Amino acid sequence: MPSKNLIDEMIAQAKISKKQTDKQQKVVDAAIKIFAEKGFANTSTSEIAEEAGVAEATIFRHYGTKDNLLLSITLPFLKDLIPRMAEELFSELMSQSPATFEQFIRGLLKNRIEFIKENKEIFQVLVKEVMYREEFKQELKPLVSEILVQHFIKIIEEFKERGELIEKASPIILRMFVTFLFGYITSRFILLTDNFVTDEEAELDEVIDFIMNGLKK
Amino acid sequence: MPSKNLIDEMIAQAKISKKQTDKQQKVVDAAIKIFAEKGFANTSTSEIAEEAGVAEATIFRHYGTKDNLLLSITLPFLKDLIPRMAEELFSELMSQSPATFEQFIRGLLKNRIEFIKENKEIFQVLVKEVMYREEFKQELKPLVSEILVQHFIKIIEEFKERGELIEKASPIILRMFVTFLFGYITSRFILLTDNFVTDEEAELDEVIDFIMNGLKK
Amino acid sequence: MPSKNLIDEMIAQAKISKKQTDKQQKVVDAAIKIFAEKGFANTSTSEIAEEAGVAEATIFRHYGTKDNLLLSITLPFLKDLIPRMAEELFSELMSQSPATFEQFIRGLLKNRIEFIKENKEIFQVLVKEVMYREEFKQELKPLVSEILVQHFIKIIEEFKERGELIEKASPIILRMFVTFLFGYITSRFILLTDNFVTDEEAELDEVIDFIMNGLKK
Amino acid sequence: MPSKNLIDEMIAQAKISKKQTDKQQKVVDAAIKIFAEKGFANTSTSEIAEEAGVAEATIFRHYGTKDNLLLSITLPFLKDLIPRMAEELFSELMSQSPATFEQFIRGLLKNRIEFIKENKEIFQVLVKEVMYREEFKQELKPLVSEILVQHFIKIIEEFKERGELIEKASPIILRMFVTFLFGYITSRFILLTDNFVTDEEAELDEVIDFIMNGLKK
DNA sequence: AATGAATGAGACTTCATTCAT
DNA sequence: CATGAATGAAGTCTCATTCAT
Repeated sequence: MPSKNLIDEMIAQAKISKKQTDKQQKVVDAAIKIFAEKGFANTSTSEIAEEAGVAEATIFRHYGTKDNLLLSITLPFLKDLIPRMAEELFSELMSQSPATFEQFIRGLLKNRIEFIKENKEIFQVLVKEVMYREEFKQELKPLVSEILVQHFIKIIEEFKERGELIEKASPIILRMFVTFLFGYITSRFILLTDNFVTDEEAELDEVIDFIMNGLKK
Repeated sequence: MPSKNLIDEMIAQAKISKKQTDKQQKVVDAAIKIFAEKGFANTSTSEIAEEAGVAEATIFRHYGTKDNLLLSITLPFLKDLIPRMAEELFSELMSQSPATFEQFIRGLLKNRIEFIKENKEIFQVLVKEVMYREEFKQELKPLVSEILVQHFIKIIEEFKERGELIEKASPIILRMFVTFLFGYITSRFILLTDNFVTDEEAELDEVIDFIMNGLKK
Repeated sequence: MPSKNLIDEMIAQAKISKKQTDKQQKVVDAAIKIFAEKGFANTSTSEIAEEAGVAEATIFRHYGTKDNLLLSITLPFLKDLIPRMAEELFSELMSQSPATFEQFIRGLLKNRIEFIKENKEIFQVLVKEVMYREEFKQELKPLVSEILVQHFIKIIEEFKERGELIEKASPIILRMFVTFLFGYITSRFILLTDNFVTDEEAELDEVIDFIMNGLKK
Repeated sequence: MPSKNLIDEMIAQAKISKKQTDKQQKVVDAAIKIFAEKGFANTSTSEIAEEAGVAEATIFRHYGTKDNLLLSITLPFLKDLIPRMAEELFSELMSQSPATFEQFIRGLLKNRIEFIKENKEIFQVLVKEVMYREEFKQELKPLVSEILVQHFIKIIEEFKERGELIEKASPIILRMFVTFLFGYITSRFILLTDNFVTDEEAELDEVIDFIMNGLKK
């Protein structure tokens, strides 16, 4: 299962298209780190420059504006890498033809949690900025509706046919599922910075059990 | 079930203790509105002053610093009103001795969703700033652990004894429940500003069904 | 020898002319204290109000402007009390018909040092502000030239006639004398706040000896 | 006898250590000029910027705070240049092995008065701020006690041995001498801005005569 | 490509002063 | 007389951005 670090991918991609320089890379690293920690608006370009060991002017030489630096960091993520990886992920997950919906979720979660762990910082930047920037929401919408919804609905339908899932409208099933996932991920990776989960496998069991069976005896 | 608007409560309380002036109230109103919309860091005091129809100096006369304005808006909320209302809520919910856990959740959700709807803006300010301010996290911790956890565990235990809930460690049950609720509320009131829920009762049924029975057939 | 505290005099005088109120007095006291300590420009009216236990507006009710408060404190001092006391002093000193110039200086110094000690704060305010305010210099000039010079020259001439003083132009004698006195007083009461002089009489002996005989063997 | 202008020295020194820019120099010049005239607290940074022909932000780029600008102007003076020049001065004065104490004083005064004349403004800034800033007093103390006292006591002792000075405790001799000098310099260069001394040599004669012989016939 | 210097715009904040009560 | 509230003007300082080298 490919869970390459997104920043590595970005570097790779950038190297092809734009010949990212050494200093440029340092700027991006520094920016992600500080944006994740303190948020975009609370971070000054001079701070980024210092953390990167670079002159402030260098940032503007490459990115023009501070806003554009943020977009240069986040947009490829949203527009390019996430969709591509989503495609890969789903085709991979389904090509293994998981026997049960539970197995499918387990594969999905394992993969995604690993992925988020590795890209925790850029992920934090994204989540935080989505709250303030209408543009990000707009960018996110098609991503969610086209990739996520599209694929998931198909999968849900398949498992419904197999008789594994309740007989409800697929969008409702999807929404409950996604809502829980969203709550799980944000509370774990955005709100609670300290890693409180020790046994990842046991945790996964509990999560899956809740999603599948709820809380009733 | 009392779901008084918090800002009204704040005004009431302030009138007793500190004789809030007319202009002061306008400042608070304007600040909440703009902070909620654009976030604390992206809002200038001159903007608040203009929106409030007040001189910028007036803000500082009453609140000293911009930071203190934020705290004056949010801290009473966290320290005072939320705990008090939580107490009221739980005692009320349990005094009605709900027949089933489902009934209990339904009462809780109805009450809280109404409450959040009415205080949407200040709620948004809180959630957004919790992400950036360690102080807020610190303020929130006892609130969550002492009020929420304490009460919930008791209730969960009671319904476990009645045989309505699965035989799992109560903290795990609580965590799954809260995680979903958190995801539900943030996605509904922070992320998606547009009200997409039309039939609140039907929505509630789906949510409860998911929490109780999960997705398995 | 009358060495009444100047502020007492001011109060007395004010009570006659302007019916100084209780609060007004508190303002003046506070202002003198803080001006002496931190200087006029570094003191805010709110600070004075707080120290005086009075509303800021009260200051302006009585003094109109901050500048005027300073002048109300200092000008009577310069225009009224100092001249009057100088007159008294000189007539008193000479009426005792001191046998020698040394005795005269001793009387003068004893009297003045006591006076300054008692009015240290207002004295500090004056000295500090003379540096920044041309108006004060202008106010001081006639005081110095008319009162001080006038009297002193007469006295110097008298003692020259008695053969006690060197045969130099009186203005030169005066200038040397005053220069030393000025240096002595400022260094003792403005620059070095901590009272380092323990034996006032012995100190006086040294000072007089220097003025009279210099440093040569 | 080297009586180089201190500001020139500062520039020279700065050029070696910190590459002072053209604009930076203009800021310093303007600041010294206005601080000397109106005092630190009565001078705004915008005023300095205008006088220097520089954007206000430029001041802060180089000096961070207004306070730091003052310190950057004055501290090198106190910590560095004055001590060094004092050393030079004393070694020079004594290497010429002045025949008499009078000759020594004459050399000293000539040198110092020239020095102060050339650095009148920065000198005024220093004297004015010493009154308000405890830090400055603290900075000045070792300067005075280690350089001035140390050297002077030695010299006084030497001339006492030669039988030229009265048989008094050297610290007392020193204090009288310094007190007069302090009075002389402050009254001449701080209080009375208009140059009233026309014949510098004749003036010097009078001063020395007073110090040596006092006022007695 | 990289940077040190410079800056306009605007941020937060202070302050002396006015006014209605 | 006294004051709490309010404010215009100005102050210090920050920041994203430009430019010459």
